[in-house]
Amino acid sequence: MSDQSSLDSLFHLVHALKRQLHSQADKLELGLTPMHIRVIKIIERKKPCTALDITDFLGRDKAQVTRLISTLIDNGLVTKEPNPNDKRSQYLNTTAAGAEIVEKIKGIDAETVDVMTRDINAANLAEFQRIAEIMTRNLQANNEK
Amino acid sequence: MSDQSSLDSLFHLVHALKRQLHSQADKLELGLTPMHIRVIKIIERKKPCTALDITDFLGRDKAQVTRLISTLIDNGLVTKEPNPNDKRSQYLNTTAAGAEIVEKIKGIDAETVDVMTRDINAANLAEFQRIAEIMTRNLQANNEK
DNA sequence: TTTATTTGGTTGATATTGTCAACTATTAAA
DNA sequence: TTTAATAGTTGACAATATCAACCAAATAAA
Repeated sequence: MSDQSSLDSLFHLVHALKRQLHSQADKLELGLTPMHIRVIKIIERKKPCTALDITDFLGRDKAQVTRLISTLIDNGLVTKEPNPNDKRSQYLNTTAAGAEIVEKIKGIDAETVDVMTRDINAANLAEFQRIAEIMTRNLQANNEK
Repeated sequence: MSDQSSLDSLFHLVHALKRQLHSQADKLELGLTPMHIRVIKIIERKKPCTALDITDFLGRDKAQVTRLISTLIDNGLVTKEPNPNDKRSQYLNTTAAGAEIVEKIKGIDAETVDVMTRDINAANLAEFQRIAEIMTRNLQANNEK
């Protein structure tokens, strides 16, 4: 299979999704970017959470993650405490304000998924997700060699 | 449907794809970025092509497209001639060197699609593409209101 | 037809995302 | 115990993206 149009479809989806995330972030009116939102969600989900957990989940550079975390801390949404198991590392937690915002984000996320998956039934959506995951693995395997 | 994991799957795919495109661009060793590659492909495909055709297809800001085109011209891959139908506009064409590079790109693209869609049969891939297009339309409709 | 508006494109400024390299401090391995 | 690996930070910078202001040409409205 070497059909250019499958790539184009995906590019268009990526771009539409990016815009959606950006307008989601604007809706919060907190000066947060889509990546900040992803990070605070991860912290809330797996707290206590280290910076490494985030770089692993996102597959991003540590430098970027450090900076994202530090703005969340500056905004009083996240705290950083010593990690008792490793003095190089810190545990990240959401503050009360942060947790509140994550709740709001969950609502907005659900809206996005609702909008995006309108007229797509659960079976098709599951299939889409399954294929997306295979593609991701295929690309990752290729990038690593 | 309000499943966070469908978004995460898509984010991961986006990121893996971005890296793939970047390494594709590096492989060409021409100092071109993934977006330059997308633009020259569009020009080759629908030449003669105006800047507006490109902004429409990509859904990007005119400013970005202007700059992408101008580096392609600086690199001798694309030419700009007056558009006989509209003096505000110019026709873009690939040069011989540009056309050659587009051929090379086609080969590399085909590889990417091959890698990405490994172990995914044609029917599943078509289904994936169909759903991606529905999602894109859903998001675009939402962004416009 | 003259004015007003829209359109195609350019330029400047700036935000977001992302990576690389160099570095510190701590931990683990030889 | 010297060495190497790991967690995180900082600086520099590339790639992508948008907004606003602007020019010149084209279209619509008066």
